[in-house]
Parts: sequence; C-alpha cells; structure tokens
Amino acid sequence: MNLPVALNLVEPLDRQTLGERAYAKLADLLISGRLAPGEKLSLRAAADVLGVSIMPVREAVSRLIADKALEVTPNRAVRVPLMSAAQFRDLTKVRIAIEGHAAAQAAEHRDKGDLVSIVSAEKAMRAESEALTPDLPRAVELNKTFHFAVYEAAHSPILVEIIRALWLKAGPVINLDLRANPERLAKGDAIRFHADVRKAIVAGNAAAALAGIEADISGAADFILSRGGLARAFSG
Amino acid sequence: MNLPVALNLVEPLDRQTLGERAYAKLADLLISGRLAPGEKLSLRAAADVLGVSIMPVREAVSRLIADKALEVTPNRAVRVPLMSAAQFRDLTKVRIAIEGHAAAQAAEHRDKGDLVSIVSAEKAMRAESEALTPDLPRAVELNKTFHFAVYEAAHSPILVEIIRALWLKAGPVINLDLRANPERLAKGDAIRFHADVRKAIVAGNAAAALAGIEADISGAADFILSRGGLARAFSG
DNA sequence: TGCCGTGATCTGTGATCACAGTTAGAGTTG
DNA sequence: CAACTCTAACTGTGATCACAGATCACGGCA
Repeated sequence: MNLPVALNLVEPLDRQTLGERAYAKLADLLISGRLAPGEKLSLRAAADVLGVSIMPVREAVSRLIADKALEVTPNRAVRVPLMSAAQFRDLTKVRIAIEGHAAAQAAEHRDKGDLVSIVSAEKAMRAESEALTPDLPRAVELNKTFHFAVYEAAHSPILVEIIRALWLKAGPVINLDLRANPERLAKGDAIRFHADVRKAIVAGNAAAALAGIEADISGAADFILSRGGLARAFSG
Repeated sequence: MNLPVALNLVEPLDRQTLGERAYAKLADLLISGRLAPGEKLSLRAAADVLGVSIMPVREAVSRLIADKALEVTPNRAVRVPLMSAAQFRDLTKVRIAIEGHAAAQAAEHRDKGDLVSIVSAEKAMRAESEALTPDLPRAVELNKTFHFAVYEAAHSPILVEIIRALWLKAGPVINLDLRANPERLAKGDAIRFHADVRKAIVAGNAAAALAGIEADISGAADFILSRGGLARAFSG
C-alpha cells in the first residue's frame, strides 16, 4: 500500500442506494405526519413522484411494512395503518416505558457534547413555539430534534433505533393531529415539559428526566384521545 | 347478503406471500443461531435453496437488514453482523430493560390462559434440559417458547414485536454459543431462573419477575463475554 | 328503479434480464 | 518459487415484463 498521503484524507463517498433514499423520504413523511392514517400509497405512483422505478420503492415500503409503519390490507393495498384507541394506548404505554428509560439513561451518561445539543435543541423549539406565527412543520421537526438529542445522550444505538421505529408508528397520529390543532402547541405544555427534561438531564437527575418525558408523551396522547380522532379509525 | 350458512364456517385462507415465508425461514435460522456472526449469505444461493427466485429473498433480506439482523458490507456482501463486546453489552442492557419490563407487566396483567402456557413451557424446557442427552436445537426452541409465553402475557403486541427484533440480533451470538458449549445448559442456571420467573408471574409479583428475567439474560451474557468469543469479531 | 354480471384498469407479487463492481483463481512473468 | 496480472464468475441493485387478484364504473336484465 504505497499511496500519496493526500488520499488518506478522502472519505469513502456514501453510496446510498436508491432504496435507502426512498426509505428515508417515506419515513420522513410518516414521522412528520404528512401521511395520514388510512391514506393509501401506490407503489407505482410513489415511484413516479420519486423519479425512480418501482424497485427502490418496493424495498422501502417492504421495510416500512416490517416496521409496521405501513400495512398491506387483505385487498393488496398499501396504506398507513389505522390505529384504534386501544392500540394507541398500548403504543403510548410502550413509548413511556422505553423513551422514559432512555431519558433516565441520558441523565446518567450524558457528556458535554450531549448537553450542548440538548440545550440548543430545547431553546430552538421554545423560540419557534412562542413565535407570533409558529411554523408548524418546523415545530414538529424541532420537537423531534429535541427528543432525539435526549435519547442520543443515553449512548445506546440500539435503544435509539427502537425509539425511531416507535416514532414511525406514532408520527402519523400525533403530528397529523398537531397540524390540524395547533392550540396544544400554543398552550405550551410541551415547552414546559421539555424544560423540565432539560433541567433534569443537566442536573443528572434520572428520575426527573423520566418523569418529564412521561408527562410530555402522556400529555400529547391524552390530548389526542380526548379529541376522539381515533374513533373514526374503525370506520375505515 | 344471503349466503348458505355453511359458508359462514370457512375462514379466509391465509395467503402468505413467498417473501413472508422466506423471511420467517431466515429469521428462524438467525434466532436459533444456525447462522453464525460473520457468515455470508448470497441472495441467489438462498433463493436456490428455498426453491424460489431471488425476489422473495430480496424482500426478506431487506427486512432483516432494516432490523439490523443482517448487514450489507461496503463491498456489497450480505452477512450476519459481527458484534463487538461493547455492542453486545449494549444489546444486553437494552434487553434487560425491555424484557424485564415486559415480564413485570406480565406479572400484573396475566390471565388464566397465559399462566397455562407459561407453566407448560417452563415444564417442557426443564424436562428437555434435564434429560440424559438433551437435544440442543430443541432446547433452544423451548427456551424461546418460554420467554415469549411470558412476554405475550404482558398483552402488548408492540412490546412483543420489539423483543422479537432484539432476539433476532442476539440469537446468532447466544444460541450459536449454546450449541458449541452445552455445559451452561447442563449447569441449570437458566432452568432455575425460569422457575423463579414462573413463580413470580403466578404470584403476580412484578419486581421478582423482572429480577428473574434480568438474572437469566445477564447470566447468559456474562457466560458469552467470559468465553471471549466476541473478541474475534474485530478481526473480520 | 334496483341488482348483478362484465370488462378495463388499477393493485402488489414474482421472475427475468442488465449492469457495475468485487472477488478469487488460474496463468504468466520475474 | 513467489508475486503479479488478468479474466471469469460471482455480488447486490435497478429496470422491465408478466400475472393473478381487486376495484369500480358501465350496461343490461328483472
């Protein structure tokens, strides 16, 4: 191996397959709630929009189906799963258990870099949601950024991956609702809980971090359930 | 809808796609440790063995890659991921947190049917591992049956699905090792912890159930780590 | 007017082909 | 005899074609 030293600097360019890019695109649509529960998704139509053949879309969709972020109906149609209130409650319970655990771990294992990204993410989201005319899609994105800044601080790649899969399921329900009803954002519950979580993690208080995440998740879930938006899930 | 009553008895025949069957087959190979870490897997070869074209295999493999139960190397080869000791420790910690939580939930929410399947699964595994010449593949299968009988008793489909994904990652490491070193099975640690878990769940004691699962998982993990079988993971 | 067959058009699934990149081994050269 | 080169056989990825089944609207029968 006799190479010019300059070549040691080049990093292998990331050859992302089209399938991966299609997956990232669709996953983003789901997590941010731009694909509503019950909405159908045609492979060929999606391939058309993305400007590729249906092969990469097939791979992406089959992965999302494996994650249960999409489902194929008995009639061979791919759609965003409809969620009953019971299923949503189960999902919420699991999210509280796992994301709460991750927040507690974060409080114990965070390093200086974690604190920087958590603090700045919390500040960015508060600024956006207290603005006169909040940009909802941006607020949704910043909410995600804050939460994952926390979870990353647990330093457990496997845990983060599991939570990402949970958000894939919860995103269509929660963020679609947030888009339709921005009043909860204005009410500022989430902002308050986020501040609690930030303080707890800075202080290294695992129990408080867990409690803050639990309050944030169950607050949003109660809001959704109280609106009864899931009832119509049965009709489809 | 005026149908002959006899037609009310027919249940919709389950049209499993070839891709699903291929996935189930490969997942079973992984979970039972018959595919060793580092082992390569050719799409065409697998398709040949399964007697189908590569398309169903592609779908199955892409799902397993999404689960991180398989990985594709930079050189475009699919293989069972090698796991460093640090990764294995992370996986073990997450398994203890989540499977322990599931066991605690099981102790609180189990119904009569759950108790029946848990007790019989525990009995079956004890019988097999105390036999004069234990059938290792069968013991591995019975171990899985017992654990999932417990987790199912939590009545949380989402939780069970997450644990299944964790087993997909842990299977190749743990069960491959068990096949190579049956002495741990003979030692009877697992059997003892299983009995603890069974008693705790029957008694509705969540804390004890959690402790039993934790002991079972960390016992097996310590055994693997002590053997240093993961060190060579770096060489590949 | 109400119902049922029917065909065009959509769906996902599977097979096959094409391609670029990698690997391994045979053959050659020093 | 060792090392290098080149080729042939592989790898996964993507596109295209073929097909069975589902949907829906149109038209004819009762």
